[in-house]
Amino acid sequence: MQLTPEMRLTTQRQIILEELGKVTSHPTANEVYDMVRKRLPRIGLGTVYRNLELMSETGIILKLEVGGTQKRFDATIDPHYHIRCLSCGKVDDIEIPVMEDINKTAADISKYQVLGHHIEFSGICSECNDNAQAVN
Amino acid sequence: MQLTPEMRLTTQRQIILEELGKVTSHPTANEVYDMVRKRLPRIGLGTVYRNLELMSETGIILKLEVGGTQKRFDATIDPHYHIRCLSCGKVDDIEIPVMEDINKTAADISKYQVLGHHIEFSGICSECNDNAQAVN
DNA sequence: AAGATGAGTGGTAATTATTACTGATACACT
DNA sequence: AGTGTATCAGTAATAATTACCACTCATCTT
Repeated sequence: MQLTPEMRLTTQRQIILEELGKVTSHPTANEVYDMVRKRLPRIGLGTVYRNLELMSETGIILKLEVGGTQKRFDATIDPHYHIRCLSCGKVDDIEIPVMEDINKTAADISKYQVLGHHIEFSGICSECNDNAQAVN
Repeated sequence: MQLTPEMRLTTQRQIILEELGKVTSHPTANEVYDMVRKRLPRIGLGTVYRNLELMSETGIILKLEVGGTQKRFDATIDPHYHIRCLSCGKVDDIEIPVMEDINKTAADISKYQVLGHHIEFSGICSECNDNAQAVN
């Protein structure tokens, strides 16, 4: 979004960015759409997708390709890891120190040009755990 | 597939399993379908999906929820990490020692019941790198 | 200020991956 | 052989995402 000077900071982009910045929940495109629609009721879902994609390409937000069926987006771009609830699907940050060195390790043993890595933990979040208890 | 005794080892399941075992390429459901179809031309895509899902639930194969748009499947079930080519999308194993201990670390600092983790490296595979060179 | 240019938008259609449904098979057990 | 049920092939339906297109609106040019 800052890469090409022709790229405009439209109202839609500004609000998408603001709303994404308000939450720490790694919303899906549809969830961002719902959030943004409260302020811009006529915005199109395609606009949200297009701009989330664009912003992630230019690096001002993060696109999370975690498990589950939907992509998720994150306004926090400094490297960090995630944990996903296998029951409800939500994704939280997890404060494990980032291992910068394993990229080099990976580069040494593979034929790939290694560009990055991501760790995704999986488990059951406390809410889902509580719900499961309640049923028993 | 060995969990419930009612579950039959049909020809379809046997061949899906055999074909998946032959490759190390983490094929998508569609790729498995193509492989299997050479031996069982009349098999349905739904059957492939159904059985891959089933086998991953019972733990005899692994379902990889890596980046990209498709799920991938792996006959190697012992824990290991993966690297994905950002250019062509293929997924390879990467021989980095599995860190059993970080699950505990994660459990300590999060409210989740941590069940596992997966590391996905991303980069450019040697083939794509070569192709890029050729263009320049 | 008016017109041209082109990025961006909203609405909708199309695509892709996956799942669900359905009637037909085929095995297992009597 | 007859019945019950798992599984199948084929197809329809769903979900997420992307593509398309006519129109809007900044920005630039005269």
